Amino acid sequence: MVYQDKKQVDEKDISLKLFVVLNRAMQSIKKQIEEDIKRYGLNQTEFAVLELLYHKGDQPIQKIGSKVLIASSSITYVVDKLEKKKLIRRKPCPNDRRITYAVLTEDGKELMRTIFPEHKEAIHDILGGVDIDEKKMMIDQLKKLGTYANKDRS
Amino acid sequence: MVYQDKKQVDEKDISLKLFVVLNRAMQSIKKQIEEDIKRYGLNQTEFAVLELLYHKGDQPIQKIGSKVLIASSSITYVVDKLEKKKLIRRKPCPNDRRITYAVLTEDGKELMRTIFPEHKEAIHDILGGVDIDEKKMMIDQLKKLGTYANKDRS
DNA sequence: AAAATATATCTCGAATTCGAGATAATTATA
DNA sequence: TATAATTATCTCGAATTCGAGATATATTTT
Repeated sequence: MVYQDKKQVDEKDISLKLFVVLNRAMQSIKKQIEEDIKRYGLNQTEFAVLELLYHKGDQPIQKIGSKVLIASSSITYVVDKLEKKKLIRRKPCPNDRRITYAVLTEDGKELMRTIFPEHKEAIHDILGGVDIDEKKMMIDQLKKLGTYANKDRS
Repeated sequence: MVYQDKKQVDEKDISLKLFVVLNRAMQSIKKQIEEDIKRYGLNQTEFAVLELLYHKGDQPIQKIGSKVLIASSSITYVVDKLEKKKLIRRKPCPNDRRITYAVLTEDGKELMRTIFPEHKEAIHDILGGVDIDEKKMMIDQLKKLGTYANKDRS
């Protein structure tokens, strides 16, 4: 192929542009949200773990990894930190001795009851750049993007 | 306020959902792109720096930081790595002795000439989950989101 | 039942990023 | 001009994340 169809080239430029803009937007948003969470003495990963336990109840440590999307070695690290802060504790599974559950302590629950609504409010504020219909549209499109990206394209 | 307007609550849920979906999609996409770049023995930050120099020419090290969105200490680290790989070199600025330019070496240029088109193709493939019109729409919306997120909301 | 395979968690070292602060050079102010 | 403030880069130590591999337990296969 000596030359590429003009339209093809344009489309690739659009894709590249989308990636760049996605990156930028994400970084801005994450930075703001990180800022909010820092007020509670937590980082995003720690918060995500607490949020998971708060909404879904006790979880095997390994499940946490797949939901929060981090490597198993990283979970050990985060769970250690949260345990030191007395926000969660480890509880062995009686049926399967390989498994350890992460469980919110009373302190952890209390903290989440307080900060989760505030956090939700903060996210809503930070994402105020588009209206609700646009958000719904973006959710659909982002789901498609994410699902497709995970597919094997080789 | 004893209760919150139902609509308000829903809207906050949508915002939260958008954030979650955005995170997920981004992580999937980044992972795939990282994978592609790894084939060239680079990571995303290194690639971003090379790309910047390739498209915008020599840059003061500090400018690189603001474009690629990393801290000054991190740039020093990345520039060191790329210099060791002989893909860029440091060049002092004659007018302002505080400034050091990062400059693509011939090897660096050659590499980018080869891999940039491939990389662009890969991104296009990875982002195949939505069509071009949806991409254009997302670009606009993401720009709005990003700009707004950067605003001071305190 | 023994052997092989799979699963859950953890340890370790490496890579990457950050923030605080040091240093040197430049620009603005008194 | 001397002083103060700003700017560009770098150093250092800490935080976070990862992947490879270790260990213990459970499940599947022979």
